[in-house]
Amino acid sequence: MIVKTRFAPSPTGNLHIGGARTALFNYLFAKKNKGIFVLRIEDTDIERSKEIYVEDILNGLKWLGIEWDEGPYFQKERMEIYRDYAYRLLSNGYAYRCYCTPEEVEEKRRVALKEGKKPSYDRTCRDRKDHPEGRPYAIRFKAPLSGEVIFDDMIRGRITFSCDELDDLVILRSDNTPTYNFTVVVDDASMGITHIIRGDDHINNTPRQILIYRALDLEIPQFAHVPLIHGKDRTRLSKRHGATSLLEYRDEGFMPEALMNYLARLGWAYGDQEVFSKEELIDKFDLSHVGKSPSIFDMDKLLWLNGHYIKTLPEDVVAERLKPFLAMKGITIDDEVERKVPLVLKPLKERAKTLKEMADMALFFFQDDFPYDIKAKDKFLTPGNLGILDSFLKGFEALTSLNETEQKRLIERIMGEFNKKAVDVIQPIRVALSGKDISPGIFEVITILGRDAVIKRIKRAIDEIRA
RNA sequence: GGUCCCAUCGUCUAGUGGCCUAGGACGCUGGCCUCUCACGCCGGAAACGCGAGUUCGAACCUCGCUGGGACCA
Repeated sequence: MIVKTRFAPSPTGNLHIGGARTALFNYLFAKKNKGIFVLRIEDTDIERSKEIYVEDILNGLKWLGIEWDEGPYFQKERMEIYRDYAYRLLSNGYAYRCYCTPEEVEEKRRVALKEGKKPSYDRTCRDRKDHPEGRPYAIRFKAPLSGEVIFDDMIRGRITFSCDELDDLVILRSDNTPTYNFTVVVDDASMGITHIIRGDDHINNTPRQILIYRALDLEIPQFAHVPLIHGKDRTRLSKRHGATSLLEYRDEGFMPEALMNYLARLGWAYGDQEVFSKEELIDKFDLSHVGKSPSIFDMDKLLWLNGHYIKTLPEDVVAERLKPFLAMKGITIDDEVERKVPLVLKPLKERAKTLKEMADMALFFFQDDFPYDIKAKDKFLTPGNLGILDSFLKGFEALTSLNETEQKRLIERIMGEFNKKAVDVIQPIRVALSGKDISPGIFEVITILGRDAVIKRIKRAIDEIRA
């Protein structure tokens, strides 16, 4: 049997972290088992479904590195299939026409609730024999009146539901539109899905769906309910917890490798291992090591992983991804910038946790007229340091070579001249060259900037002090 | 409120009756390295929700309680 999994989001919102992880687990499980991963868009809710969300979901998955083998299928295009199946159930006696109006149903619900009973549909039309002409009707599923539905969840183990908790749910509304629990079953069955890996918010739907599988005489797939991802307040992740779309992480300078790695390890573990490539995940992923309790999204750990990937991914890959962020900061990507980016990357990849942050740190390499950090300027670009800068400028202009040994010799000479420690000499120079009191090593900075820029910036700093 | 699910450091987790005086990672923290900041390295604090039971022995099995979550209303 060939394994087939699916990710079936509703385009009523962006692809968020939780959805992305569900998609990832389905993808990994399929790939691990040499199976097929299907993408299906559940857009039957025409009111709330939006094309921009479809785009967001597709682009989010692509960016993360999840490719689907089939689809995307759209439920909107499959309406006829659902109606066929609904009438099939009607004709074989597993469903019935319900003529109760929504108002009547609502009223019954209210009464039941008031009497302290369960607010489920009272099955008025279940055994109705007449078929009033011209009156609209919904089609309801005829749920068993007694017994239990039992299934073995691949993550939770055996789960049991008593049938008297299940009412006769509508499968086709009076306006001829199918309902969620019905379309899912029809789609999963007709697409040959063998393993349904989804959020555990669907556990309660599972017994109803199993009953429909049975009524339709379809093979019941394996279920695996993954715990949800919670925010810091331990409730279901939603808009108020920050990023609503996976693509926002891309725009904040996260690497897809980091996000995939993080998402996989959130709720799943493989011994003590923390870092996984996509290939490794496919090789090692398994449902039996997925935890049962909800996990909380931890930005700090994501940042750490992102920093790790910035450090370890091939430099040309990181450089390529950094450029858009530089452009966003107003840097024109010309030949000079192209040449410098790989040089700049070396010292910065040890320091930056995101590409956005790296672009910020890289900015001064590309512009001579950067603004000074106020605190750094007040502290180091002082009249007292004028001598140091002046001496450095003179010495630097006289250098015949820019190699590090020469630079060191110069700094040491100035240290002797003013009887200062290295830090006291270097900090003013650092601020003069970068505008900040924090930067990569001063010799790296000087080497990357080159002779002209260094001279220009030292002169500018001297002018700044004198002004 | 009903149903279902869950429960190890702040967080992600390892752990499936003796290997656990509970391991790793992020974060926090002390130190080393050092021209600043990082990186890296060495160290530290930090958890089995509670109560019964089963057992020679329980983080691991059973029950209850408590707490949390999801769904439905």
